[in-house]
Amino acid sequence: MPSCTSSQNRLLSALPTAEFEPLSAHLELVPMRLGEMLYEPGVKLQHAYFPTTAIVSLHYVTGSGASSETAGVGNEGVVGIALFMGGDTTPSSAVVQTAGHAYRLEACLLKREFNRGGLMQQLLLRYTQALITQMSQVAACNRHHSLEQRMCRWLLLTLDRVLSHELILTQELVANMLGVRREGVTEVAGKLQRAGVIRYRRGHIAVLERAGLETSACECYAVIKKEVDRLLSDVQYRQSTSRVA
Amino acid sequence: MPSCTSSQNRLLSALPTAEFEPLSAHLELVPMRLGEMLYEPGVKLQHAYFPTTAIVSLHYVTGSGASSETAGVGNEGVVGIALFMGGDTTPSSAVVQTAGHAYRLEACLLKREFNRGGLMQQLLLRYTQALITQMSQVAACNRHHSLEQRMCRWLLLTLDRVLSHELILTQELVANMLGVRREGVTEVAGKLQRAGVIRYRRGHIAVLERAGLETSACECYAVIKKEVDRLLSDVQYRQSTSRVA
DNA sequence: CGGCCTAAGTGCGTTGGCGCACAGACGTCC
DNA sequence: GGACGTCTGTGCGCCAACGCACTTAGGCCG
Repeated sequence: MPSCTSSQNRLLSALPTAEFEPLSAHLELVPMRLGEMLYEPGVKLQHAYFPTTAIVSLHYVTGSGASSETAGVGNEGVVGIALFMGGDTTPSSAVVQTAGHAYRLEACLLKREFNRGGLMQQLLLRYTQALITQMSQVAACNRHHSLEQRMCRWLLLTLDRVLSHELILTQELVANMLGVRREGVTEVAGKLQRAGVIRYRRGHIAVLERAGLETSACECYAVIKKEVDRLLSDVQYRQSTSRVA
Repeated sequence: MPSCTSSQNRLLSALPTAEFEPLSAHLELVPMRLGEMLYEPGVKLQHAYFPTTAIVSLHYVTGSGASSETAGVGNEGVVGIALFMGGDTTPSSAVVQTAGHAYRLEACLLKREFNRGGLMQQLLLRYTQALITQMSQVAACNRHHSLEQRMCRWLLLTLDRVLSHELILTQELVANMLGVRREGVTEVAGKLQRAGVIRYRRGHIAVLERAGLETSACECYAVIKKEVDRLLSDVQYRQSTSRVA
């Protein structure tokens, strides 16, 4: 059974005690190491993951090995929507992008909970819609916005899922997420650092001036953030009237 | 009440009579004109549309006016998933890309039907997962594949949603869908025509050699198609054991 | 403290796709 | 059948991003 910490999963913490209690015994707080693969294309999912401090990246790897992120999942969501959507698997994979923890729940239990049709079902569906927004936004973004814009968007989204203003990731990792060359990331990072917006050293990126990122990012960041807030807003309301998960 | 025609909506026709009958009185077969906007960003949806012969394009328009398709919907799906997902609206818009017909259903009736939790709910969820696959695939595709590959992918997907081998659309329209210049489309189209794969004249594209498109398309076409088939396969099974909608 | 692995910086030629500006060419409609 | 509007063809110069090859530098670990 999970203990209460300051940083929790928004979906879980939105459940009223009556719905949460029966689940809690089956939630297992597991560590997630950087690079760990939660599921691979075409393989049936065994578990769903509700991140608390970890961030998971959903991405697709092309036949020629190129890859790019289609969406990220932090403590606002859940990894494994294919379980309740009915497909049990997907053509994309899920990889831990920022180490941390997540609550793990067995596949069949998530399905059962979803099919009970309670608040949990609503939450999962609303979150799924937010995820859809993110994916379609990224699709358009990849087509129309510059690397600098996309990278700022990505940093902001990641920052929102983390407590601190420092991200632990190499430029190479960022490049993989955005589906671009590592050199391109180096260039943009250098520019941002010279502008005093970020500072970095070997695998660490500190954000000094969030506003700077926001002006350099494309509209996509705001669209995605706004949509998550809108769709999960009553979630936060309920959180205060129930117990902290 | 809908009449029976040869080309129907796969989701509707998958319903057993017992589930379809109560709905049928509220399904209205409406014509869809090219360019018609079914919904705009941020506006609450009034109806869901189950295309029969029409094709609808979901796309996002950036602040600067650039646009690109994030997914297409033909008779395999439904336009308006935000209704049952709980958001009621989305940041993207839906535009008729190929004229034809669709069954229209009032928003509240779709929601009610979904919440009954019957087969319709399962179908809608499974279709939504297929849509998610399409969007995330397009996101990666936009990042890694050439215009020629993407255009062939798009033509194939469109072709699959149409009875004939002739598509009625201008190169400009194709360019808007792919989010590229019209001239780029002209160039690729010329190349394909010289290779004998397609033939076109002012707003018409005839596919002469489907296999040619398939070899020039990226893997994304196959991934999307396979996933739709997988997720809606038992749909087709049920179709034969029930009545044709 | 020194070595070594890995992250980050740099240069350079190449290229896919963009933006713009026209020149045909088809077909529809009076 | 002629005129006009729309669709298509083509030719630039331009630029972001790519691929590759290599150097510099951090920081961990023995």
